Amino acid sequence: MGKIKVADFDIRYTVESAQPLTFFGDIHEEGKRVDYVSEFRKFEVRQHKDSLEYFALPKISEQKAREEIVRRFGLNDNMQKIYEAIATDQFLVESIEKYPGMRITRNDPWETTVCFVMSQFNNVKRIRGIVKKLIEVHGERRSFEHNGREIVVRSFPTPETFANLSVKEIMKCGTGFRGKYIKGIAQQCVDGFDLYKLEGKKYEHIKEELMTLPGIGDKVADCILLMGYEKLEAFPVDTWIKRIVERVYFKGKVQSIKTIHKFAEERWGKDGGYAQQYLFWRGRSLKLK
DNA sequence: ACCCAGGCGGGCG
DNA sequence: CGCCCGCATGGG
Repeated sequence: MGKIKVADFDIRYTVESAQPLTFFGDIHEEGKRVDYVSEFRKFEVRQHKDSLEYFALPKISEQKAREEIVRRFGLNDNMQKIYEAIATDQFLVESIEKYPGMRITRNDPWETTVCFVMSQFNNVKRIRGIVKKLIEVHGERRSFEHNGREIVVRSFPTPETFANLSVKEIMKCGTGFRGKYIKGIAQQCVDGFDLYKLEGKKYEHIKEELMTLPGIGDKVADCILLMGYEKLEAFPVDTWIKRIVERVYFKGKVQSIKTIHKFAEERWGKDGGYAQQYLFWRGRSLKLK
């Protein structure tokens, strides 16, 4: 067990904000605790006001566990600076006031890819159900003992697993038409497309590569860049963001996706990802349509 | 019973 | 290009 002091962090807003941890983590205690599996290890993270308590099973060194938590939850992000940069107007000031401490999480590129391919033309609740079922049915099961109790973990299914399944088999987990995309992407990963080789490359390059994969367009690519490749400048433009930006910054006039990307880049630059996240949740809570 | 959900691919003009 | 349509599925 370890403990970390935190400021400008809210685990609930973070894990409930439709990031990969929302889709495959187990959220407990009204959002104050999240359990998730990474590399066959179960991590349990709980927030008490200004500190974070965490466990890793099977155990790893205190330092390793701490590094995982700090990285995963974006605890090194300087929120005061980021807030200063993205609070360009009243709407964003209110967004930040409403969801203080919401962070961008850092996730595995492959897992992030599957999660956001599942997100297209879908809703959060169902995405969650689908991803959890994929893990439950196709993840590798491992168990170990802790204090005389058996702990079971399941890995996120690998590209190899999906490549060896038929689309029909994948669709049994409720993926719908997205099943063929997962199969296609998995097949390409097995055939040499290396998602991990893209880590550390430039935003534009990664985006171009991701968009060659089936089922990954402009919006999904940006989500993967933001949460799977730590590209905090990524600004995913979905129907909500499009509406919100048009409404708040273009007097309600319809704009192209391209114009919206350009606007976001000029206004928020390298902090676009955080701006997007706050715009999105504020817009949704206001049901801005 | 509808209607919609953090899009994408394909076909058309 | 830009526009429009269909798409699997389950919850409201």
